[in-house]
Amino acid sequence: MAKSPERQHSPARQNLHDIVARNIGGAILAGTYPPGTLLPNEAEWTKTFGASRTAVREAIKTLAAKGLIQSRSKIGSRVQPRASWNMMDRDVLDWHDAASDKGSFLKSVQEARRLFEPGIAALAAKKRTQEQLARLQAAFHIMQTTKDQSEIVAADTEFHEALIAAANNDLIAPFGIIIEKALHNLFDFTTRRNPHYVHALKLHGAIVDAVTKADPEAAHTAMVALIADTDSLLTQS
Amino acid sequence: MAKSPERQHSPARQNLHDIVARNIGGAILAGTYPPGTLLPNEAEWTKTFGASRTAVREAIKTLAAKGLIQSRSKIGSRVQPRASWNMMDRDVLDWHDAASDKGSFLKSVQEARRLFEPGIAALAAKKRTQEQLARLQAAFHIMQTTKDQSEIVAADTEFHEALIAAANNDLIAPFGIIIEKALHNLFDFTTRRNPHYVHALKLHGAIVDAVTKADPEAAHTAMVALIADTDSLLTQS
DNA sequence: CAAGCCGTTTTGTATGATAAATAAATTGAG
DNA sequence: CTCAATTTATTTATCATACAAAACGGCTTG
Repeated sequence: MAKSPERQHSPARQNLHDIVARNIGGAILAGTYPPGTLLPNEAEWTKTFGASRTAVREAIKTLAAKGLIQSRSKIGSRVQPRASWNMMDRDVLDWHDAASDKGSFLKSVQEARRLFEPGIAALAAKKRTQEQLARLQAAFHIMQTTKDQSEIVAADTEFHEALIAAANNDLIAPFGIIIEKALHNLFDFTTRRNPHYVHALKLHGAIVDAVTKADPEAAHTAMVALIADTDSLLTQS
Repeated sequence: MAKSPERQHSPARQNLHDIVARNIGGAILAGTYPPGTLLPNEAEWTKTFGASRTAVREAIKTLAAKGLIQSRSKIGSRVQPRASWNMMDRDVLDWHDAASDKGSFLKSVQEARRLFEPGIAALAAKKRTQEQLARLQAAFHIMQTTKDQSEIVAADTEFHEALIAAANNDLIAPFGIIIEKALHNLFDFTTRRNPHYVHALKLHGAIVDAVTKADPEAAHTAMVALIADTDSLLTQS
C-alpha cells in the first residue's frame, strides 16, 4: 500500500492568494476584526502583503465563499456574524483551531461528536452497502495490525470517514472534517497511552460488529461508549 | 422590532463572478462534470459566459473555497470527490437542491434533522443563557400570534436558529442552513394545512418549555416529536 | 435648518502581458 | 524496438493598468 493516498488536500498550497486568505482569515478568527467590522480596503491589503490586487481579491473571494465576510459593492468587505461562518470547512476550522485555546476547542469538538456521531453510526448500520462495510472493516484491520502511531491515526480517521460515507447522506459528509480534526488534536493524548489503546480497539470493534449485523441501536450504543472513552482521556489529564 | 434584521444574506448578488460561479457550480452539482473530471480551462469559460478572465477566475476561487473543485497549477481545475463538497454552504445546498429531485432531497434533509436536531435541543436546554432563551421565546410568540404564512415560516426558521445559537457551540452553527432549507422547502406542505399547524404549535411550545426549564431530556423528546410530525406531512402526500 | 446635488472612495470588470509548472510530444541512446 | 531524457506546448498564477458604477459624505442652496 506504500504511502497514504493523496493526503495533501488543501493544507496551505503555496499559492499567494491562499497565503493572503490564510492571513486575513486567521486574523478574523483570532478576533482582530470582530463581526460587523469593515475590513481594510483592497489597496491597503496590497501594501500589507506586497501582493497585487488580483491576488488580494481572489483571497477575499475565498473568504467570502466560506462565509467569513461579505463584500458589498463600493462599501468594502464586512465581517459576517459568527453564525454564518462555515465551520465545517477545513481551512476555517484550522484557523479557528490556531486562534483558540486548545482545551476549549477540543471540548467543543468532542461535544459536537457526541451530538452527531452516534446517530451517524446508527444510520450507517441501517444503510451501508457491502462495499462501504468492507471499507470500514479494512480500516479497522489496519488499526489492529499496524504498530506505527501515525498510521494508526490515519487508519482511525479513515475508520470514521468510512462510517460517515456508509450513512449514505450527502448532507452529513462535511462532518468528517471535524472528526479528522479531533483525532489529529488528540494525537498527543492517544500516542502515549498504549494500554488504553487496546480498549479503544475493542470499542471500535463493537462498532464494526454492529454495522456488520446492521444493528442501528448497537451501533449507536457502541459509538457513545467510544466517544465517552475518548472524553475520559481529556478529563484525566 | 420592525422588520427582520438583514435577511438578505447572499441570495444571488448580481455580481458577474457570482453568476459564473452559480452556473459552473450548478453544472457540477447536476452531474455535468462528475468528480474527477477536468473542467474546461479559463479561456473557454470566458467564451462561454462572455466574461473576462478576472471574473471567471474569481468564480473558480469561490468554487474551490467551497470544496467543489481544486485548481492545480498548470493542470486545470478538477472536480473534487463529493465527500469534500461543502454541503453546509448555502450556495452549494441551493445548487444541490436545484439539481436533485425534490422528494429525495427533502428526505435527506429530514434524515439529517433527525440526526442532529434533538441533540441540539438537548444541548440548548443545558447551556442556553437568559438572552438566548428570550430569543427563542420571542420567535415562538410570533409563531403563535401572526396569521401571515410567510411570516410564520420566517418565525419558524428564527425559532430553530435561536435554538442552535442557544446550544453555544460554534461548530454546529452551520446546521442552521439545512433547517432553513428544510422549512423553506416544506412551505408548500405546511401552508395549506392549517388544522395541522395547531398541533405543530404545541410541539414547538413543548420545546420552549423544556429549554426554559433547562430539561435536556424533555427537549430531546419534544424535538423528536416535532420532526416526526413534519415527516408525517411528507409521507401522507 | 433641511434637502438635493456632486465629487470621492471603493469594489467590479476588462485587457494584456509575463512567469512558472506540468503534461505531452519528441528525440536520442541502448 | 523500447525506454528514458529533453524539449515543447498548454494552462494557471501573478502583475500592472484602466475604466465603470455605486454608495457615502460633504457641500451648496433654498
